Order: sequence, then structure tokens, then C-alpha cells
Amino acid sequence: MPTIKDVASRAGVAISTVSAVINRSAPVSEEVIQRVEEAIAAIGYLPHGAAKALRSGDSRLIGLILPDITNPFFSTVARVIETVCMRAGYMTFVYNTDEDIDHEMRILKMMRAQRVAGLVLISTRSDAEHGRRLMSEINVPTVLFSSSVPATPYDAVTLDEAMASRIAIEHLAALGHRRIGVLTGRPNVSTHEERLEACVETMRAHGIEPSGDLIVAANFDQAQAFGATKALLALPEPPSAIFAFSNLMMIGMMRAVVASGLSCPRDISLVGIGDFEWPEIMNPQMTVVSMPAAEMAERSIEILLAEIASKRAPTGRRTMFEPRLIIRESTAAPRLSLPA
Amino acid sequence: MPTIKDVASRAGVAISTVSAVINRSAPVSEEVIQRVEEAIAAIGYLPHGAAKALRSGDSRLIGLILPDITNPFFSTVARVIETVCMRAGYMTFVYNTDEDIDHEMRILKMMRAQRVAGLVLISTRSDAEHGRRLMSEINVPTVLFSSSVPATPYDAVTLDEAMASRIAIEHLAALGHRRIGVLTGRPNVSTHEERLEACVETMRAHGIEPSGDLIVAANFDQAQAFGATKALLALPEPPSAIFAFSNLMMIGMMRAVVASGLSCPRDISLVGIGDFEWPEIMNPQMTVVSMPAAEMAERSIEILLAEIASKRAPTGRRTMFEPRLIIRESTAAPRLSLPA
DNA sequence: GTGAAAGCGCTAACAG
DNA sequence: CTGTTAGCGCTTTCAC
Repeated sequence: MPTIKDVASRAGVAISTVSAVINRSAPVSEEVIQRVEEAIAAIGYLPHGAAKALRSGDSRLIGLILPDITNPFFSTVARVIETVCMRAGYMTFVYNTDEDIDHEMRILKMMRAQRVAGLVLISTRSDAEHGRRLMSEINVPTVLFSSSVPATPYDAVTLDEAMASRIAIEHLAALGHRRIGVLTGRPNVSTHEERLEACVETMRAHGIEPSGDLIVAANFDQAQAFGATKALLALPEPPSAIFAFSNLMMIGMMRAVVASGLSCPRDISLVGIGDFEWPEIMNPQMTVVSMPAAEMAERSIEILLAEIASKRAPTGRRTMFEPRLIIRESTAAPRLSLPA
Repeated sequence: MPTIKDVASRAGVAISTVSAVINRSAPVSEEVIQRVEEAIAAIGYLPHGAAKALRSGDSRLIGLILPDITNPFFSTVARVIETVCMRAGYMTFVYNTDEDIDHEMRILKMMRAQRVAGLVLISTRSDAEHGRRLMSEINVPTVLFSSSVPATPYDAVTLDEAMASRIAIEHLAALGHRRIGVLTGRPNVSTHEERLEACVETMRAHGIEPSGDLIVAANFDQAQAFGATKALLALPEPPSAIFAFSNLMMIGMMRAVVASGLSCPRDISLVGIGDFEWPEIMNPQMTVVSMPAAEMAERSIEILLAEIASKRAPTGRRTMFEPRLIIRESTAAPRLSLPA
């Protein structure tokens, strides 16, 4: 591979001059710019990223850490962030945690080894201990996405999680449901905690006493949601509706209903948080609480790039986006059940 | 950030000794290893990736270039490749071309600037001119994935594309379909060309003369497939079945059938290449030609890593995987139609 | 406007 | 087995 030296000698100038024309970092005469650019094109020179990073102390690298790129919500986020970064002259590393905390820490280490200039992190825990762990491993500007971690100074971009639960439960309650099952995520994850709290509150506000039997943790996981839904449906007094905290759990629920030989919404109503791109091919079409994934992603990377550029400390602000209820076919009034 | 120097002075050894214990590149006494490792832990030292890359001439970086990470097929591929790379001590850059050729070349440039050690490329063109373009931009070991490009020495890992088309068409023919629509991809893309050729051949072998009206290019795109399907369905003599060359086009077809107020498979049979993870929630459940995405991805990255490690020239071999027909609900015998 | 030279953090000879 | 040193390709003063 040719180096800046080769360019310099071919153009008959000093290497510092070549650097100056590449980076427009110092005034160079038009004629010399011409010669240098010709030389660059002629030998196919491309600056060595690592050398640049080492010398300048700026890697021009951003890390994106998310649970699983295979989840359409996260792949959308990744695309947006990558596009914005590229425009700003940054390359992006995208890594999956699988919601495994050791994995998360290992990835953080790799990111640090690469000296990334900033991080967008969808963290898998929201307790203070994890906050401390994060703080000890992270030494660059960071924005938390779709997650919040106490004891941490980072900006965060999230959904209005309480509202998400509220509108889902209110929709179900308005339809007449009283026995409402809930598939939650995992304790110690902010989306889980906040959605759950609002869920319970909203139920109570509607005179529904939440039952421990009907609220079950499924770790945001499709397979676990499948199992949990089957169990719920097999209860002596099954719920007439179930609300899932994630898109993949919604899938799991729908599969479980099919597998149980039941029909949605006739036998059971289903709502989830997080939409899919082609609802019309689903059976039934899902009623969901949708979140503006792309806008949220865009905002988060803008905040991060601004923080990096300004070299200012994070504000610690949390930017919330509003969810929206999209009523389709998977929810309906409960069937009349005879009193026991 | 602490450097290797800090570690050395804290451990009371020379920096070369620190390097030796980190990389196990030279014998060091147990006792010194201890001291060095303690120092590393104490000051939280992590080798500087760029410095290492610059000095050693090995970036430990792999590039993965694909059409769109948002497509579940490609996100699966990305996960597998990233996992294998990580195990082998490589980090991965994943970039989207959107099947745009300029974009592809721009990404290739970025990869070259980072001095990636190797590339897995899902190329968006398969003509010789593109082969030459690629050759001029790529100077590292590369394996082509789900694509093949002539005038190029790279190894390739693909589906048996001809077989994929053949089993789809044979299935339709066996069901009694004679007017078969085909939603193809884009000319100059190997998956398009090879699938199309086998399609036409198989039709002829079954006494079906392929009609230009019924074979339409939809660029592997969901929205275009939607439009093309609507047009096909509005024909005076519409096809009784349609075969799409990709997963997203299958979605587009299904949406178009819904939008046209028709019912699949009663009014029209639908098959596609590429499966989805939760077929049972689709309406109807899709009959597809499935491809072993994860295995293919694994093989491709293994080939790449082996080529990098052996420093040998590529073999130029093409490894093909067998597709498999999965019959579900979206195909059935055509309705009897009265002679015109 | 241009060029010489120092040095970013690390690895790899090589000498001791 | 340990330490000294050159230099990877680049940016950035600082003379000229």
C-alpha cells in the first residue's frame, strides 16, 4: 500500500504538504493542490486509518451496543445510526450483547481498546451497581438508548415508557377486560421496571387488582413468551387479554395462541410494545404500542455527536418520545364468560 | 489512558517485557508475568488498537458488506460472522450498500482506509466490469457471499441457485399451475441471473412456455414486488401462481394479495426464496425455498479466516449449499378456470 | 507557502 | 530472560 511519503515524492513536495491538502489543515497553493491530488489518484493512495488515529488521538469510531441486531427494532436503529455517523465521518462498530452482562462488559472492553470516540449503549441492566461498572469501563461520551441507568451521568433517549403501558392497559380496560395478563421483561432493566410500574398503576386506576399469577417475566424473549403464554392460557381462570412488553414477545404470544388451538381475538386479546413493518400479513394483524424507532435513533446519535464535538460534559438529560397505540385486529371485547 | 510505558514502569520492567507477556510472544518468568498482570489490572491498561495495528501491520478487522441489515436474512448472517470473528480475535465492520453500486465502492474505500484484513462481500453486481472495479478497490482476502462475480479470483459461498428455482417451479407445476408469474431481482445480479435461467429451463421442461408478461423484475424490493404483484393480478389472464426470488418480495406479494381483496392460496399460490423465523403467525403460512443462512455464513467466514491465516491465494472455489422446499399454506392447486 | 523533524503507542529485532 | 531501540504512517509545531 502506498503511503503519504509516496504521494509526496511523486508530487515533488514534502509530506506535511500532502497532509495539508488532504485535511485542508493549512493553506496550500492551488497549483500544489493539483499536483498532490493527481499523485494521490495516480497511485491510489488512501490514508491509513490507524496511523491517523494514533497520531491525532481521534479514532473517528463510534460504538453501538445493542441486545440483538436480529431484532427488527434494533436493526432499524443500527441503520440510522450508521448512516448519520458515516455522514459525520465516523465509522461504526455494532455489537450484540444478547442481554448478557459479561458479554456487555467484554464488548465495552473491545470498544475501549479501539479507543472509540463515543458510544450508543442499549444497556441490559439498570441498577446502580451496573451503573458503577459502566462508569469504570467507559471513558468516552456515551448516550443510553432505550434504557436508563442510575448513578450515571449519561444522556438518555427513551420512549415514554409509562405512557406506553398506560395506553395499552387503558385500551384493554376500555374494551372490558378485567383479567389482564402481562408478559414483562427482566427485573433490573429500565424498560421492564418502568413499564411494569405504570402497568400496575393503570390497572389499579381502572379498578383492576393486578394478580401475581397473571404477571410473568419472559425476559423479552420470544421463546419464553411462548411458554408463558401457553401457561397463562392453561390456567383455570385464564386472562382474557395479554400485554407483552416487547415485539418479539408479542410474536411468542401469537405463536402460543396458534399452538393452543385458540383464536385471537375471539378467545384472547393480545397487545405488544413495538411494531413490525408489515402488519397486514400477520394473522391476526397486531394491535400494538408503536415507538418511533428511527427518530429516536437519530436523536440519540445527534446528541452523541454534539457532545463529542463540543467536548462538553453530558447533560444527563433524558429525552422521551411518545408511543402511539395502533389498534388493529388482535384486540377485541372479551367473550362473555359464565360466572363460575 | 495509560500506555504500555505506564505498565512497564509500575511493574518495574521494560516495555518489551510487557508486550511479551501481553502477546505471549516471548518467554517471560512466572514472577514477572505476575507483576505485569497486576500492574495492568491496577491501572486498567488496555492496548491501543490503532497503535498495535499500525506497528504490526495487522488491523485485526474484518469487513462485512451486505445489502441491508434490516433484512432478517442478512442480520442473521451478520450475527454469525461477528461471533466467529470475535472468537478469532477480529472485530467486524458491517456496512449496508442498499444495492447501490456507488455506495458499495464508497464502503470498500472506507474498509481499505481501515486496512481491514479481509472482507465478506455480498456484491450487488455480477458483470465483469464490476469484477474489474472490485479488483481495483480490493487488496485483501475476500469471500463473496450469496453472490458471484466473474473476472474475479475470490472464493464464493452461495446457495445452489438453480436448484432453488427448480424445486419451486416443480412444486408449482406438480400442483397443476401452468400460468406462473415470476418476480425476479435485478439484471446483473448473480442470484437474479442464475435463478431466472433455471426458472425458465424448468418451466420449459414441464411444457410451460415462459411468458414475458408474467416475468417481471422487482429489484429484490418489497415495495416493487407489491406493485408488480398488483399488476400481475390485474392482468386479463392473471397467473395462478407467483414465485418470488427473495423473502422481502414474498412479503410484498402477500401484501398485494391482501390489498387486492384476494385470498391466497384460493385465488393465487405464492412461493418465495428465503424463510422467516415465525411462519406460523403469517397469513397464510408461506411455502418457501429455505436457505441455510447461518451455515452459509459460518462457512464463508471460516474460508476467509483460513485464507488470511494461511496467507495463500484464494482458490476461486464456489461452495454451494442446498436449498430446501418447505410446503406450508400459500400454495395449492389452481382454481378451475372456465375456458375463455 | 513549504519542509524538517518529533512523536502518538506499540512490536520486533537484537544485544546483553 | 530482559532491556534498548528503530520505526509503522501520520499530524503538527516550528523554522525557513
